[in-house]
Amino acid sequence: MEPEIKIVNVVVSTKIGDNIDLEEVALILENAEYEPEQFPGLVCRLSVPKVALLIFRSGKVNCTGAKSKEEAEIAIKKIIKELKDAGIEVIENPEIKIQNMVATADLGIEPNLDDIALMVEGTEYEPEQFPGLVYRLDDPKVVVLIFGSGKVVITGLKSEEDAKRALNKILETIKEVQEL
Amino acid sequence: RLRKWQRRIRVSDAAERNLAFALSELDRITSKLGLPRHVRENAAIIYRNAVEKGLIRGRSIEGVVAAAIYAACRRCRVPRTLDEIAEASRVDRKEIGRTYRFLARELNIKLTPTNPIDYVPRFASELGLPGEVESKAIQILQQATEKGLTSGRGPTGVAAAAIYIASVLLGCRRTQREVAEVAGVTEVTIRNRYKELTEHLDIDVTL
DNA sequence: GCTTTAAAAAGTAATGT
DNA sequence: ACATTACTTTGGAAAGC
Repeated sequence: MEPEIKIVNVVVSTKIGDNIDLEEVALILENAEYEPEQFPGLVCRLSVPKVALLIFRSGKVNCTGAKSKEEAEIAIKKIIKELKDAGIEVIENPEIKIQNMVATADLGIEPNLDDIALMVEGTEYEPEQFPGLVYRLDDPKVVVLIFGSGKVVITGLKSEEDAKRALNKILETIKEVQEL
Repeated sequence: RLRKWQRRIRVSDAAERNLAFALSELDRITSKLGLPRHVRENAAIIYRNAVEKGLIRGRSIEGVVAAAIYAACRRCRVPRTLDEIAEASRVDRKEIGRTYRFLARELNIKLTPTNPIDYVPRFASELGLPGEVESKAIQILQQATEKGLTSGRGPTGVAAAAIYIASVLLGCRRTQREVAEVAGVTEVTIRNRYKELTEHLDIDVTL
């Protein structure tokens, strides 16, 4: 059995309009925060699905916190409808692009982080600063955080398939390290 | 011609001024931390290498100096924590850590994670503990390392717990508060590591 | 580089009972 | 001595400083 991979966060971007008046949007959407002095984007939190949306004057939108691309799509459709109902010009079916995904998994073994750091290129292990070992893979181009418990976090993902490939690579290199 | 000549003088002037500033900062911080001469010289070499490779661009001189000192301390096995160096310099720990990683990568400085044992002599002497306690603490840490009890934990916390245990075992007890103070960790951390070490290494600490 | 958003891992920290 | 909350690390986009 392969380790179970759980997607815990999906970051997506899209464009829902042009020259959006964020002051106006802030009044339309209830859980909206807009403080241009602090950040140029408007922050909107939804409870279902539980995500946070960043809306910019350019009409570009980021959605974070979703567990899948579909969930992010539902969230974006929701705010599009609300803005449309309020009379704001919006793009109805915008193209949605996955920018990043975060996944967790359990290797099922307790790796020796010191040995991995010593023998594997592209690793950083500074327990004084963080308990996990940072491993940057070239293909797929992702970053894996490996912990002494065997739990791992994979980020920088563009697809679930990459998570599987990354996990298999990690398991392979750890086995090699254990043998040497 | 003359312009080019003048520009060269200006550039070398600036470079000299920067180097002089960097070295004076290096002196100031290393003496503030009470670091031995060989560590200071090692840090100076690291800094010069960084300058030669043009690694200072986009970074503050002080940040690179602080990171060079941090790296030199570890390489010479007389580690200082990022917090200690951040306090002695006027650079925050985040930037020192980031710059250190950058220097390590670009200058091919390969350092293994700080060994908790390297902190023992300094912490023990600051606590006025005898050599026997130091040896006992080191022995505990060696066993702990073999059993993987140091992996992922902060080196200072594990070292502090080992010293605390050793001091109790050899009858020159220091309180958790005293040990926590010199190690720069909280008593909660010492307690957590203490539990782990005594349980997994079958150490009887009866008070 | 920074600012803001979300989420996980494990360790450490600050506060509170 | 506990618990709770919060911060460390990683990735990416957005617009502006």
